Amino acid sequence: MKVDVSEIKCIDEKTVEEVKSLMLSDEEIFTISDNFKVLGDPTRIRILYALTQKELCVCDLAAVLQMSQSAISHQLRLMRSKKMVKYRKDGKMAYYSLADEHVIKFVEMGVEHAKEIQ
Amino acid sequence: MKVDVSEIKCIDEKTVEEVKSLMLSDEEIFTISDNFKVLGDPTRIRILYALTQKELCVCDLAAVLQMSQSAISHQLRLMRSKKMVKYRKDGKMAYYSLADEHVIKFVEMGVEHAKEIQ
DNA sequence: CTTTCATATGAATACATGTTCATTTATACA
DNA sequence: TGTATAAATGAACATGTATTCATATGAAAG
Repeated sequence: MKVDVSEIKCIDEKTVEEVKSLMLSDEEIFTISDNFKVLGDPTRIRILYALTQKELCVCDLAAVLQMSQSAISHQLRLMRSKKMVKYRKDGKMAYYSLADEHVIKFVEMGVEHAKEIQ
Repeated sequence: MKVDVSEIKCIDEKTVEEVKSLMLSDEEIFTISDNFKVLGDPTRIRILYALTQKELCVCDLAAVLQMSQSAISHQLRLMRSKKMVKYRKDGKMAYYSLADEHVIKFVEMGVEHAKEIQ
């Protein structure tokens, strides 16, 4: 990262210091972008949207999305680690659902916004 | 994509058909995930968050984030194309700001959620 | 115990993407 | 007109990541 601020002449020092002081910590920034990153993939959005309708097992999700069990399972693992989905085991099956209201809200907002901008 | 649904025995046909019929179109899915994808990068979140404070020119943003003018400019271009930021030209300078209330809302929600989960 | 089936997972691959570097465009001003 | 500065852009490179393939785990049924 080559940053030689001294070579830039147009900087409004006061503004920069003011905004800098209001910035979030790196940790907060990473948490925020990491959460959005999970929502930034079509397969994961399809999984999450399907789960807003109903609790589903891995093979049902695979059938709904017409994708391999493995691909779905990998994505579910990622979303489990990011606390976006939870699951319960019933024999051989694993039933997945959305982790909490936040996730529902994010998906709803995404759908709503997409419909508005066409 | 190898999908041989006929080999999977555990599928609940009724559930699958029901959820399938409720699914969004590919276009809607891509629009949604594409929007979230923009928010899924720490640099872009930092830019957007800075812009929630104040309209800023490219070099001020570079100074605030301690990054190169080029890196910032590339990201701004992407966010312009996704209609997340807008800008006005004033001489040599280009002043950027958030495109609309939706963007502010998304950023706010991201921050809020991140603070809640620590 | 063995087989079958649902799910999980590790490694490999193919593709996407963020930053840098070099350069161009456009405006201000001397 | 020529120089300096802010911003934009294209290409290249390095890194990240989604899916596939092969295989492992674990539960149910025979």
